[in-house]
Amino acid sequence: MSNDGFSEQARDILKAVSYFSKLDDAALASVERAAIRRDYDAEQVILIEGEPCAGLYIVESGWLKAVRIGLDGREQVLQTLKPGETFNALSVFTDAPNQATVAALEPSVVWMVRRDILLKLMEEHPSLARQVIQELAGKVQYLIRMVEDLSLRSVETRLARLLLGQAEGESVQRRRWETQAEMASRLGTVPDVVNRALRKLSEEGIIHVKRHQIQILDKEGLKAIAQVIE
Amino acid sequence: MSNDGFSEQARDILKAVSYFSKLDDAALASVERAAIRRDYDAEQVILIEGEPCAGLYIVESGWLKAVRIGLDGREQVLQTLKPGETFNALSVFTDAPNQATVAALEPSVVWMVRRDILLKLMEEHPSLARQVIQELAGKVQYLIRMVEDLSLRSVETRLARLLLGQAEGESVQRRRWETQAEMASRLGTVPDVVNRALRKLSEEGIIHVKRHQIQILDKEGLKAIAQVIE
DNA sequence: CTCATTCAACGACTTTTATCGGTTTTCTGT
DNA sequence: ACAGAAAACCGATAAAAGTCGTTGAATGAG
Repeated sequence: MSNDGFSEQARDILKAVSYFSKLDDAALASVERAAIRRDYDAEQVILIEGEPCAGLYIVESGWLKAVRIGLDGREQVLQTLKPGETFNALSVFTDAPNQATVAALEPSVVWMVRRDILLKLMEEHPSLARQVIQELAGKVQYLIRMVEDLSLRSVETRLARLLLGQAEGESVQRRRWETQAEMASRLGTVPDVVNRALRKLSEEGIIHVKRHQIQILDKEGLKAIAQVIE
Repeated sequence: MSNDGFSEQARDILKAVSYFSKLDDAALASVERAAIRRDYDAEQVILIEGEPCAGLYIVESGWLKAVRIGLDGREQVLQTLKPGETFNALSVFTDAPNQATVAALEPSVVWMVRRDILLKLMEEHPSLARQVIQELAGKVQYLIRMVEDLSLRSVETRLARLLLGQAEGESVQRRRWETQAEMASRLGTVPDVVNRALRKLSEEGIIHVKRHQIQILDKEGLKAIAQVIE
C-alpha cells in the first residue's frame, strides 16, 4: 500500500468518527499523526479493565465486545462494537483506568489515538467537548436502559427485545460469532437459559430458529413479550 | 427571611455545586437569577420520566430518589440524592426527556435552574463543559458497576456491598425512610428477599439488625460475602 | 474427506429469587 | 395512651434462573 493511500484511508476513517466530525483539517491532521493502526485476531484482547488508559480506540473493521467479567468467569457484555464506533472514551477524558475489557469477536482492525493529543485538542476546540458530552450522555441513557432490563424484566422479555432490536425485516441474521453463549452474556444470563427461551418462543410459533438466522413469524406476539408499548 | 439573607443562601448553595465551582461571580449571579426554590413533602414526585426537561435540579435539604418503574410497579432506584447533589443534568445538556422519575424520601427543598441559562453559560465557560464531562463520566462508571452487580452478583452479595458502602465505622445508621422495601429497590429485588438475606447474615453472626441501625459484627466475613478483593 | 472441536439441543435437577398469607412489632397521629 | 397504618417477620410454595451430563449436528483444520 502506498503511503498516500494509507493516509487517505486514515483520514477518511477518522473523519467519520463522531468526535472528529466538526474539526478542521489542521486538527484532523494532528489526530492522524497520533493514530496507530493495529490488527487483531478473533478472541484477542485489545484492552483490559483496570489498566491505565492508552488512548481512544476506533474500529476500522470487524466486531468487538466490551465486557465485565465476574469472579466465576461469567461475562456481561456492555457494548458490541462495529466498524466506525469508538471505545475507551471515558478513560481518555477523565483519568480513570479502562472500564471494561475489550476483545475482538472476529479478525479486526483498530486505530488508537493517543490520549494527550485529544486532551490538548479539547482545550482548543469547544465543539469536541460538546461532542464528548453528547456521546457520554448517550452512554448513560443506554446503561440506564440496561439496568432497567436486568432489574425489571425477565430473560424471555430481554431476549424478545434483543431479537426485535437486531431484526432486519422479518428475520435476524446471525454472524458466525453470534452464538447462544454470546447472546447470553449480552442478556445477562447463561447459554442454557437462552436456549430454553428460544425453544419456548419457537414452540409458541413466534419465531423459527435456523442455523444462522432467526425468523420472526409473529412480530406482534414478540412485541407483546418484549413489553413494547405503542 | 430578608431578601439579602435569601440571596446569600442561594449563592452559597449554588457555589457548592460542582458544576458551578469554577464560575466567576457574574456567571454565578446569572445562574442565581434563573434559579427557583421549591419545597416538597415526603413521597412527592419532583419530576417524571419521559417528560420534557425543565432544568437542572439541586438538592438543598432532604433526601430524594431517582427511579425507573416497571410495568408491574416494581421500582429500581438509580440514584439516592442527598443535599448538595444535582439531578436531571443529562436532560439539560442534551435534548432528551427526563431519564428517571424523582421523588422525595422526606420533606425536601430543591432548587431548579432553567436549561437555557445553563446552555448559554456553557458556550462561554469551557470549564463548565469540562465539569459536565467529569460528572457524566462518573455516572457512566457508577452505572457500569450497577449493571455488573445486577448481572454477575447475588442479592446477598449486593446487600453485603450496600452495607459496607453505607457503614460508618462498625454500624450502618438507617434513616426513617430507609426501610427494607427501599433497600430492595436499590438492590434490584423485593422486600422479602432482603429480609431473608438480612436474617441469614444475622444468623451467621455477621451483622446484628436493630431498630434504626445495623451493626457489623464481622467485617471480614461481610467483605468475603461482598466479594471485596484487597 | 475425515476427525476433532465447537455449538446446539434437551432432560433432569438445584439454587436463587419471587410470591403469598398471615402474624407481630413498631411507628404515627390524635 | 390508643387506634390504625406501616414495616418487619416468617413459613410455605411457586416460578425463574442456573447447573449438569449427554447427545448429535455443524464447522473447520489438516
